[in-house]
Amino acid sequence: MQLSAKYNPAEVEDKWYSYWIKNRCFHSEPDNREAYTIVIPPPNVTGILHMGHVLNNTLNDVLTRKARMDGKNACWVPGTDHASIATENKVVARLKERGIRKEDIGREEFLKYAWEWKEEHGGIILEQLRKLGASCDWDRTKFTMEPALSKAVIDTFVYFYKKGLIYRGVRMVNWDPEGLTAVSDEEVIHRDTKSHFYHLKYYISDGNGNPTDDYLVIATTRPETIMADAAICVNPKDERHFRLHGKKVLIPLINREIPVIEDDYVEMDFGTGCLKVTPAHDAHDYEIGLRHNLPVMDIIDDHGRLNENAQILIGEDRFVARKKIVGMLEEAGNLVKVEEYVSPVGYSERTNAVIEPKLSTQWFLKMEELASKALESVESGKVKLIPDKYRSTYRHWMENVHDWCISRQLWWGQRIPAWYLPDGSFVVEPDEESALKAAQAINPGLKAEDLRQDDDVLDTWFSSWLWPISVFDAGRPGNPDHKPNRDLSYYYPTNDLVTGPDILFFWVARMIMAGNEFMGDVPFRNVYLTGIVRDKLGRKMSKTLGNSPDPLDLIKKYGADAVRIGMLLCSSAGNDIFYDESQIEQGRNFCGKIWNAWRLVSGWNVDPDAKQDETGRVAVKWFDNLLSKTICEVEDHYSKFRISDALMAIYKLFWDDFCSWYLELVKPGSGRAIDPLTYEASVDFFEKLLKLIHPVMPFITEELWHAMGERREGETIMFERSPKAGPYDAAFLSAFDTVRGLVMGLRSLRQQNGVSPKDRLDLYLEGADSLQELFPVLDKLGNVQVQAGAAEGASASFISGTVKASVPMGDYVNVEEERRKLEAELEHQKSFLEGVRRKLSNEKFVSNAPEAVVASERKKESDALARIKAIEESLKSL
RNA sequence: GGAAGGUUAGCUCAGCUGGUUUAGAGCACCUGCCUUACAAGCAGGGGGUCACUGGUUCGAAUCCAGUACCUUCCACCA
Repeated sequence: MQLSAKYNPAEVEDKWYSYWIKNRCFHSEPDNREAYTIVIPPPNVTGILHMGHVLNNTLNDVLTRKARMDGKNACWVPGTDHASIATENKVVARLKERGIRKEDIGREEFLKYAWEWKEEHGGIILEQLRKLGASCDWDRTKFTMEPALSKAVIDTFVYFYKKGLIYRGVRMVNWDPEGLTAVSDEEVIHRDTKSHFYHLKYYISDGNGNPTDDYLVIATTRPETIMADAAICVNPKDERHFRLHGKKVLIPLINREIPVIEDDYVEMDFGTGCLKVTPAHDAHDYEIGLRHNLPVMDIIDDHGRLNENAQILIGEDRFVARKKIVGMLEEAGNLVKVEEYVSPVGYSERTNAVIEPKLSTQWFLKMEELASKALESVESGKVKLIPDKYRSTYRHWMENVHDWCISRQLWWGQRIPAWYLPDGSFVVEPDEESALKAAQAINPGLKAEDLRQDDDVLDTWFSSWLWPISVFDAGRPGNPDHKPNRDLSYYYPTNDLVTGPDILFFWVARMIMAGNEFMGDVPFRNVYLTGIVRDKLGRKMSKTLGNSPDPLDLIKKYGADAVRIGMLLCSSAGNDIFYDESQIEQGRNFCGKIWNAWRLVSGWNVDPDAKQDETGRVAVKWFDNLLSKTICEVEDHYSKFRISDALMAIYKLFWDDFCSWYLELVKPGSGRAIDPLTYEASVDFFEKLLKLIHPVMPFITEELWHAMGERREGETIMFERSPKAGPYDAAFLSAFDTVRGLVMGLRSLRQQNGVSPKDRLDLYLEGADSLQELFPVLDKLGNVQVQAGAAEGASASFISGTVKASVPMGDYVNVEEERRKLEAELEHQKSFLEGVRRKLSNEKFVSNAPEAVVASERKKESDALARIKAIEESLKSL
């Protein structure tokens, strides 16, 4: 088959992806082979592919394809995450464009829009993954909010509630008074904001609600909240305030009496050392309030206006109230001073309104027990983190875990299965029907319309933590008695998980918890944590910065294989990736190299009667050994998840060894034919190389594998076995390296002395008896006639390994420089030898160290000796 | 503020048990080549006192301590 002069990825990629789909090459069913399973970190259903996805999914695909070629039953389960916050935001924004507010249309109508959006946009990112070459089992595509998976989430909630791990509690939420909604911590942007620090006098009460002459001073940025104060707090060790202990003070303007309390939380050297405690409007104050049993008074309504609890300035906006109350305080003589002050203030990402901390009732899951088991899973090595530096981070988090707030004030998501009775009590049941029954058990007269379901939905992570279980058998989570179906028992636990370290806690840790709880086993064995993809300037790729290239454009421009290589080249585990388009260019160039190499080999004429010459025989022997050795290295890299090292080893084998040395050695001169033995060996090497490359570059390898020979419909390189390493002759390989060093030394000498590579030279070798077999290599690639003994007259000489070579070079040689170099090396060798000998004469070392280590030291000793001898002889002959 | 990690060539990174790596790779750079597979290429070359300071050792990029800077995660100071 004739190849086009240039590789055209676009054509090839579409062709083979359709071919793989048509032949259901990615599909997996349980059978009697060993399973290799990966579940995709489900991308947001509304998301579009960015460079982070490319990195992540390329790694997943490499691992999957490698396992498949190792003969395992590989199954990579794809799917998407409903991503409640992100998706709801998008739908809200879209409705806003049409002038619709979600509150106006109500929950049901809104959800219709949301599902519409999902149907329209939900498949995009999966479609994009296909362009990358992802070998996912698309028949198994799942969505975290599809009915079965949603039911699993609800069952899980009921399960934990009945187990006593889910409870209702009060928590500060970030309230957006403009959007009239609570927003998550991630949606709050902290910005340093100029404000004022108001120092206010609080007079000490005489005990009957009347002020005395004594007062204390507090510093606050929010004077409009003083009416909600529940106490003044000082540090118990603060001598300045000992006189206040047990006293009561009066809130300015409204003269309400509040106690002075003591708590370590107050820093003595910040502000005045007196803190006003306002439990309803500050998260820390709320905590202090709990510790000291303080009443909670809420004086700000949902729109950010003061309510009647405030007694004054009722109905005023919080910022207007702030201005007004400062005037009032000044007039009343309570304002001591005002300082300029810069402090971080939270703003809503959506509306840019200043966030108002607001108390609300939320649902929580107790984490202590789940976390300690999940910690044990990693500590014991049942789950390996790669790189393992994350173990300590993981431990720290698991040991300091707080209860998980699982309710979200949103509509897009699984609605909390709690139903409130008219009296305010509630029941938790998987559905409305059983909720009614449960409610009637409390109050037999109740009807369905008396019940009101909780308005909140569950945190998205509360569904994604079930992912490795629910994609196979959604009936299991929440129902430990449910017998796992065939898929779940075959594919669980999965093997590897590839994801970013930023969600180690949010997602990975929680999956381990769910796995332990519902399966009695961890969900995966290895967690490969990638780095974060950054641009050249080290900034995170983000949409707002606009510094993220569109991966699809890159695929169009360079081809999917090139993009995959580009990402892998610079991605050692756990290190951030500095994205640079030149790496993708490198990938594209590699495609070109592979393509052209096959163009060369496929263009050879074979002469059936030709005999293999010595050069061909030696070349084949060498590459066969090298291939085995490199396969061993590559396998070792894969086993340690050093994917970029594995790739680099393959890259160099193909480019530097196969193309630059092997093919150059065996290629017939122009107009000549090649012998059958060498030809067959070359084609065989090429096929093995393609198989080695396939996991990282699926498209071009499939194309060339088909170009190499007749294939039946449905045959694919991805079902071929990875090439296996045979035994290899290390001594022969090292001899070849010596010869290679000689050839390179020759080339260098020629270049420096202006001698053309075409001029044939005599090469004098000393100590080269063992290299005789490889002389044809020197002949062909060095263009020299090999002679024994020393060169006469002026010669340039050099050492490669223990072999000394010299070439007649006329007047060009700089003997002095040569001597200096050799003397320096001699000195180094001698001192090294001394050290090695000292070590070997140490009895403790010889008897305690492993045998292999001692052997390698002995080899070092003999090598150094030989080298010293060679150098000394060179020096003599100079 | 708490925790973890990092600092090696212009850039991105290897360097696993301290020594044959008197510091390696890829890219970029310089020089010479359109040599019929490949200029997206070939051949050759230059470039680093391994952040800094001390310590352990015959020997340190590698182990220990301190300093500086950077990154991430957590908590964010009334």
